[in-house]
Amino acid sequence: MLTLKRIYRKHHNSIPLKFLTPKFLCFIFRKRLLYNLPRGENKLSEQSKPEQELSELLLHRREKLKALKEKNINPYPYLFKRTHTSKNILDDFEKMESEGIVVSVCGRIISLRSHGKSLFFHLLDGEGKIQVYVKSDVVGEDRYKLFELFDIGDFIGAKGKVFKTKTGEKSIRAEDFELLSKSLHPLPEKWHGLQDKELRYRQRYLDLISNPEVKNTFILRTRILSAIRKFLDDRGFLEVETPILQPIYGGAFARPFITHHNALDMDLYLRIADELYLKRLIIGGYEKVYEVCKDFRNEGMDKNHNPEFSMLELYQAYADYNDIMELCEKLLNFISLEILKSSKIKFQEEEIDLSPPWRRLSFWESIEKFTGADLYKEDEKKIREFAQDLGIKAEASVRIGKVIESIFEEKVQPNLIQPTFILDYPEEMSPFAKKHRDKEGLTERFEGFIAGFELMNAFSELNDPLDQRERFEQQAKFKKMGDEEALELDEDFLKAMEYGMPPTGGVGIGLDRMVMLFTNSTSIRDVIFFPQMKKEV
RNA sequence: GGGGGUGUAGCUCAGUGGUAGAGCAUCUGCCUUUUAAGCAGGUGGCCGAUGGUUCGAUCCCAUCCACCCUCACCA
Repeated sequence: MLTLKRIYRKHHNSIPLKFLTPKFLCFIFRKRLLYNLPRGENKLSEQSKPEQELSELLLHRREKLKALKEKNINPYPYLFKRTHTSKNILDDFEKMESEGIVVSVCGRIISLRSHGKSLFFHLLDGEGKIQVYVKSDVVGEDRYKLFELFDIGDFIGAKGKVFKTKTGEKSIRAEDFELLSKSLHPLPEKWHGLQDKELRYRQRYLDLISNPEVKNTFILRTRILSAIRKFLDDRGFLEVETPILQPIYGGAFARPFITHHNALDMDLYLRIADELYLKRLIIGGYEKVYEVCKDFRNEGMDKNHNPEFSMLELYQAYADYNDIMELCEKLLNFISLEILKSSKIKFQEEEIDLSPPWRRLSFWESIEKFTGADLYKEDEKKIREFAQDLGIKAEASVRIGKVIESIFEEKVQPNLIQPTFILDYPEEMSPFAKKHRDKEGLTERFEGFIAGFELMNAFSELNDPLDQRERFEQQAKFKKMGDEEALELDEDFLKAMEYGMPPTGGVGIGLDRMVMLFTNSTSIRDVIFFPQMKKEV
């Protein structure tokens, strides 16, 4: 005997009369025939669904909403006078209890346990949660019955004195309460929280409601930003804003997002870095500037890359990369002390000590340290051979700069767990860095590594306009050879530099990665509220 | 782009080539200090989509979609 569903599936275009039982008709009617939908398109968006299409769960809530309105209760009132937050009460409980203070709290109901003539619920507010106890004979039987129309997820305000329950939980004995907003969807289960990563990213608000540690991660993110601003502002840095829409993109190697300005009828790029604009400000006479910025790079995504991400870029006139190094190690240590009250942080299995000074290794030294080979001053052929011995692609078609970079990434970078500055990179890898004052073929550039990933990139900024022009021209060659990420020549920027730029040190710090480090997160998606996702089908 | 994994009730997850399972949530009933409340009884599923194999597919196969992991690419 086939089931009705299967018969339906088999004969959906010609249904034998004998199968048109009431239940079956109802099923068909609800699911498809009503809307004359083809197969596979029975999912109307929820908003366009008439009431009878809603699942039973959602229907119940709408009925309750209707019932509330019929009782002349506004399910969406305008305000609530709160006197205390959950945290206030938990912190000052003893005093409040002995003085018999009446408190008003508000928040979202996240659990509800009813026992006939009394009930308990937990209220989640911005700072935590607090339990409320409601007794029929205290609030009145009619008022008490309103709870039949309330659900987990609703916002509610409650007023009463604090007390401790038998099991010792600090609670509020409600004298009165008020619905503040009716929720029409059930919340995720309270015990396991919301686990489905896709739902957590797409509906981050649910993630924040059901997973408190996620909420905390983002609070830390904000506090990290505050600490950065405090640190830099106290040192006389000026926070500035520069264009996100740029006619020429530059300052880093990456493919850009392209957009179009209608009135000017011109294509614009979303910035891949702020560098060139901040340098214009240094040229303009500001001596210490920084920007906390969103940059956009049209490239692959993985747990370390989101197409839009946050950077801190700062520039200081009359400073070189040594000064910037000191500034950076102090900054990270300061942040750690501010938000974690310690210079030591736990990241995965590692304990990382951020106290300055950090280890400093020159680029070639680091390669020697971890491969045993001193390649500085070696010729290109020898380096390619060495790379190939390590199993790294190093044919003639691969630029030597990339080969060297690969050796570093493969053999050195994973070992840089404790904070380390790698300095003095080969010139070809660094078109915005000044040539090294002593070492031939190298630049005054450093990158900061922690826990095996790159956190910052800094230079004694190139301020020789003729040298800068040559570097741009070299990049143009790479571009011709097919390097899509090579730099575009920026005539306007060169002109600015020709007016004269003071000696300057600058750095870019990846903020998302920094937040990952401080919050022990392994994916960038866990530190960005709304990470980029594919469109839902 | 390659490889691997996942997709089943609102949520968290089992499971099977032959009528679809649990816990929580929800609904009904009982219960005035519970706390992952309990007890009893219900409701709720095109088993991600499309096609194939089969008497019969949620399960096997193919393709597609989304997500996760990994490699490659990528400052």
